[in-house]
Amino acid sequence: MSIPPSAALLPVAVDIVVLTVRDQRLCVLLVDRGLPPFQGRPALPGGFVLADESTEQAASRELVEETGLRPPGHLEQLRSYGPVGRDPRGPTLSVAYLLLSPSFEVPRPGRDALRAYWLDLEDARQTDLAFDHAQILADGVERARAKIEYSPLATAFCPEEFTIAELRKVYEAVWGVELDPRNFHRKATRTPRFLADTGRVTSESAGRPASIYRLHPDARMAEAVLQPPLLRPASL
Amino acid sequence: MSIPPSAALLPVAVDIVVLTVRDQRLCVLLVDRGLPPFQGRPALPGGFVLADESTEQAASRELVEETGLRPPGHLEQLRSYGPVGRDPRGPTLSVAYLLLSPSFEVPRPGRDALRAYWLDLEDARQTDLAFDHAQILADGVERARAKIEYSPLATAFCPEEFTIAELRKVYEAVWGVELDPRNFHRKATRTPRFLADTGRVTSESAGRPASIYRLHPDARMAEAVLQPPLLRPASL
DNA sequence: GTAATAGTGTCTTTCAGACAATATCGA
DNA sequence: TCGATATTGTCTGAAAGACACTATTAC
Repeated sequence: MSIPPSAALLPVAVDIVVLTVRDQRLCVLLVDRGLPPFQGRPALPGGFVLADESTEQAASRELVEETGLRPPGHLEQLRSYGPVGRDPRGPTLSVAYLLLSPSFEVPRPGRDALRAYWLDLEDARQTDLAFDHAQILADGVERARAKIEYSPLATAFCPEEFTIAELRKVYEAVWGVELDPRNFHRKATRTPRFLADTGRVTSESAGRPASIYRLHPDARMAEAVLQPPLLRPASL
Repeated sequence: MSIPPSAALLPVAVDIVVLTVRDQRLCVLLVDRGLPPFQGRPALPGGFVLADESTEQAASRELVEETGLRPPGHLEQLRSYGPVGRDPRGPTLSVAYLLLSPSFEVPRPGRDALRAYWLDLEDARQTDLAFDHAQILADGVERARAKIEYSPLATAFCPEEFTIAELRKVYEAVWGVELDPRNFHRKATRTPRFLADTGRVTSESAGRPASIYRLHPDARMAEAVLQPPLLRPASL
């Protein structure tokens, strides 16, 4: 009972698509590579899985090592890429993860990374990313766009407590659309098991104070619970 | 420029969830394993990726070798599993694929497989599958259930040409519900770019002959195009 | 008071679901 | 003719989108 010798032994990498919303724009966490291949080129944070390590552990470890960010949100596997033709060093399988994060944290470059920074998604799409990271990024963004429709995952971009307007701006940034504040308010607050009203209100706002909400205690981040969902406008 | 020596070198497996609809029931393709580990136990078809081979190629190859079925439908990656704690031989990463197939083909066991057979999903869920294949199967079924809502993928279970009633029975089998034939007919035929009427009708039916449809030429199997989608009843 | 933002109500259209009614076959 | 299945139509309720309107703050 052993693994057949014909089986290929492959290095396994993890790459993490970390998204956040800053200044009402969707941004991705990138690093400039300190080592070849693609030295100096921007890339998704990531690295190789070590012996006796899970891919989730590798993703968390690499994220801390390269960017100083400790995954605060929900880490979700996207899919795997490769192993053929994606790394000039030879066949490598990459397992990609998606992390949606509030934007408190300022990345600081660590080991193997010259720089670590948030980049506007529009700019990132113009950038020539290392490896097949442009494809991985596109898949991650599409997953995030689809998932906030029918899961409470949009709250992962917000701090613990937030207003309906803040939540709406998350949806607007991720989908790249403008939403009617009045209709959004109705849908968000009337969707069962999505939001919980703290009973408190904001103070520093320009107009009428907004009620402060948090994620409903019955909402489980990962699963699909929004019924009815908050659907993207058909224009997308 | 070389892969760091600390990187683990892992055997990479592929496992394929092949689903079909037989006798109005959702069935999965299983093999009884001819070799340890889990010798004699039912499992998803699959095997190890060889050198210089893509995981898609490995999936197709293993499917033919173990079951004699040549993928006719749409092969789609589910996600990866492992590498920790899923194979008694040691760390192994598995990339799982989903294939939706019409049920023409009769599997015949080949290399490493004692038997290859379609098993009713309900029975498969009672079965003690090898490795983590119960989880992979559950994920594959859930992906199929979700995907036929907003993609034309349900037609992958049908022959080239089919009637609305046949398509409805696919939805009923995959979702495990009964659908109103009249409402389903209206939704299926009025969804743009989903079905194309061949202009011909069935002859051997019991009642009024049914129009024969095929997938609309503009429909791309993989992408989400059904607008509006064919939603699952809320009871699910 | 005005400007600004929060939140509610109302109307129209679309669509899902229930189900009546009609159409077209075999026997 | 009847039984069976296909297909169309009609009604009702839910919800989305547009948007008038009210509420509550800072100034």
